[in-house]
Amino acid sequence: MNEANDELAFEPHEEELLSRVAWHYYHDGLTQSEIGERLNLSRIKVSRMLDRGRRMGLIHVHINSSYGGCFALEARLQEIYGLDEARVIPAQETGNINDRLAEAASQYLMGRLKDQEMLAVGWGATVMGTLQRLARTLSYRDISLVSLTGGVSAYIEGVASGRSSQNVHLIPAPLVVSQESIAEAIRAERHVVEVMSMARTANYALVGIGAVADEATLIASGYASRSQFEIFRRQGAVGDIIGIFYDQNGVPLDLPFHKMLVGLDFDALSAIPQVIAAAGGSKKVDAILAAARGGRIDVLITDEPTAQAIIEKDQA
Amino acid sequence: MNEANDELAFEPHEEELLSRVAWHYYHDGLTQSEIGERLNLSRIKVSRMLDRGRRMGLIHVHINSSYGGCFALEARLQEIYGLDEARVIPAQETGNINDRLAEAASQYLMGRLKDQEMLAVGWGATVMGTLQRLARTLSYRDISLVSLTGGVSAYIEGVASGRSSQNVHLIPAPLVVSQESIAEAIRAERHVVEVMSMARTANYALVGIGAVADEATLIASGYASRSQFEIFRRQGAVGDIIGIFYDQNGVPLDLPFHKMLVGLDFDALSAIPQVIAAAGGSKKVDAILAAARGGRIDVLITDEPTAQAIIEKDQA
DNA sequence: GCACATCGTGATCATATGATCGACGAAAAC
DNA sequence: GTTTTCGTCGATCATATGATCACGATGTGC
Repeated sequence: MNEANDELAFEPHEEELLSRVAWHYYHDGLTQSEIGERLNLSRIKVSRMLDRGRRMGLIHVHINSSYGGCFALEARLQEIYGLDEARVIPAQETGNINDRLAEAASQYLMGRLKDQEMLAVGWGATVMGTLQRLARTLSYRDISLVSLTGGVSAYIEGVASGRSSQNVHLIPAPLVVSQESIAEAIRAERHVVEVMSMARTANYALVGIGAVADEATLIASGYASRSQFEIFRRQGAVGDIIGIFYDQNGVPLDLPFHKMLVGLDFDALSAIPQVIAAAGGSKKVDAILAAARGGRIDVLITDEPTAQAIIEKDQA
Repeated sequence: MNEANDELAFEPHEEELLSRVAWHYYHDGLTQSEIGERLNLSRIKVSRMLDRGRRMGLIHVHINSSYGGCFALEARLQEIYGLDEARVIPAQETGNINDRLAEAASQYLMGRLKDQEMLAVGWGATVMGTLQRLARTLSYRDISLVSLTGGVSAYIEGVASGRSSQNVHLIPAPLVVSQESIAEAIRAERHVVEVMSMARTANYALVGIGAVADEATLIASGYASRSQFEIFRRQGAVGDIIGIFYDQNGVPLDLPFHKMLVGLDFDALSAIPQVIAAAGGSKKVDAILAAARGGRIDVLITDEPTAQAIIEKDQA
């Protein structure tokens, strides 16, 4: 106070002045002009000092929240895999991870869906949870739903109840049938063809990512067996999206199983403007990593430990 | 004055949005309009969210402490009084000095508190302000709070609201009672004994330093009278920490008042690994000087003119 | 039912901020 | 010695920001 305000003929240490300025600016809420008057500096100089302080890392902004650490991961995921967007939710011991992912996915979609758009949906527990949370938004915004594969009717119908049915278009078939010929026949059905071509026009696709593990929903729901999974794994499968298994680079494998699926293929899926995947958990790390690598998805919604593991694994 | 009526808790996903906005603004350097476009918010709403985030302590600006503050004074204070650390904030005529000290104290503690540690807190306006700013960090890092004395419930409860109460341990009594026998009885209460012994295990103690002046918070809040203060002063008191008055060498006096306190004594306080005091203002120079001389504190957070005055006075 | 307070919202506008540019001076190169 | 180069400075101006206002939705009490 004594000499500090008087002529600063010789600079008191640069850093000291700088942090003094920063303190006044960020903690006291003074404007740059006020600081300038007080310390006999031109306003513009104060501005430059603050800029330098920020660039030099002297001024550090901390976000005091469990979300804070997630954003850095999001940025890296987006950058590494060229995603349109990544969402990472904070680690949390308690609570079902699928519920939390579904919550995040529905939030994301709510912010993104515009009136009268069309959402194509795939298969899986997280997708179901997301749709349940979205139900209101869907009818309110007059969003059409269309299925990417067979086998979704079971859970979509619950969501769609109370809505005018004309906005919900389901492929009236199971996800997988027992023979290639049957699958071909179903795919040739007029109604099936119609729904599938409608799905190609959707604005967004919402899909889950499955791990090649015994806990997979595909096994639990009887669409595949453990021994089949074992074979897939030997062939290099690390995960699946809408029933299609892919290798560690996200390239779809050539499996007989795929011929028995009723649903869109990867080319058709990729043609949808934005493919949104919600998945997490340690079992799914490889599956998500491969899908991201292969460019199978545009938006990834996952959780913090999984995101961390994906990035670490990728760099190894 | 700061009103404590700010909500401390966010709506579930409001915190995410707020954090995201803050991240884009401070880390990515996006403008508020850009953030608005990206997240489908009006520019003005983004502005308000940032404001709210700052007020509620979600966003914290940290000025790298190795340069921060007033170098020379900090170094001298540390050296003269053997402090672990001194923080001196720049002079500022306008603005409430307690708020600015509280800001500095909370910043110091944020950088220091580790997960699951325990913070013991004393009495006073600055302590209260610090706790308000720390509230988010405390719950986020799972910090336990414990009181060093009675009489803190009034303001701690505001801070602790929304947190699981098991992490906050208050001495359920006033700071001072009217008779020694009552104080003894209270100190013997099982619950009081428990809390006090817990306080002894804290990692840090955060205390204010009171001057022996008519403006003292002790007088304002009715715990002591002016005439009592006059008597204390005649006995050589220059200041108090957690209600205990000491002379110009920081040695506690033998006052009847002390026998009526409900709280830890100086020996117990000193046993806590780091005692952090935040205090400033011309009235408190003697009190702070004596506390520093007597080794009552390990960390001092004060303001520039006060630090200057302390050093000058000591050399006289 | 109505009036009323309260809150959240976006529009408007004054102010704060930072990008750009030319001027100046010091140090280095010629 | 001159010239060049570089960096710093402040003036100017476009833009970003936040204060204020007015409106509409919501809830409350009479």
